Amino acid sequence: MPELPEVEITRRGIEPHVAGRAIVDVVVREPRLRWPVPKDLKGRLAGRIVDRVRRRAKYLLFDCGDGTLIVHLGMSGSLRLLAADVPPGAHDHVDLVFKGGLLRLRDPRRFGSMLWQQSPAEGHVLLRSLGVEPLDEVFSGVCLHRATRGRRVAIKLLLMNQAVVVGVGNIYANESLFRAGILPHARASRLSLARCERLVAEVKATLADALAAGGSTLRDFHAADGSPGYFQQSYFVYDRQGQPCRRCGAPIKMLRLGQRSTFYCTGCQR
DNA sequence: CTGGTCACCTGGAAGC
DNA sequence: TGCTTCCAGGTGACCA
Repeated sequence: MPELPEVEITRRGIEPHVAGRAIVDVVVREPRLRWPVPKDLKGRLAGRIVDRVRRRAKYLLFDCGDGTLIVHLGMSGSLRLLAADVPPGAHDHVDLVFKGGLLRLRDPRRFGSMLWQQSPAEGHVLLRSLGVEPLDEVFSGVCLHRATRGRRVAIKLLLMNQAVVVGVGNIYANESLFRAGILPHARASRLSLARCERLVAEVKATLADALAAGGSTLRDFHAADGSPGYFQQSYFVYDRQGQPCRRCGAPIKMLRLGQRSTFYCTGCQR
């Protein structure tokens, strides 16, 4: 599933094609996503203009007048811009139809969601307790250091905790920790301020690099126009267990943290 | 409050 | 070939 870079690449691909345009129809073929697609979604959206498309954490927010369509892509979701006559495939659950084209949600695993929230969108319960945006300047070494005090969890799990900092998922947590030289299972509470500063810098740099590469394309992710991302070609550790570290040559190790595969180099990370 | 585990769902790859 | 098992980018719910 998409982490912040993939969601942001999706947003950038979609926004110029839908902002300022009217939704003329909504087709829901399968409402059983993570939460049911609201029965009245078509009634809410049809005839409305999409003012803009924003991103908050891994959520896409389609502001439409006095309400917002909230979309989360889960593990396997994607949004694509298509011609109006393209027939839907097996997991194409929802279409937003515009004049001359449509925006189609595909999500094989159905962990994604499509919800409606009256303004302000941030009032939605799913958005209320989100942490800071990683690319925002308020996400600093001091900020992370404060969040780690008294926390005995592995630093990787804290990085992936959306109540602390948003948008960082399994791939980018692994990559950022490698680049910062920090072991993923290090206890958060034991990180010095200097190491928090370094980690924050590497989280920002990793996400920026992934954005510049168009995100990561593993199984399901493609940009809104169908083009793939290339960041997976530059992974230092993710999914590379047993292969030589690109920096020191030692074999990449794997362990499980919070039921997620975790990759690291014992030569480069302490 | 914190931290740990489970569940949701489908498809692809690996193992026998 | 076919069946079984494991794994996958997320995250809310539930437990001690």
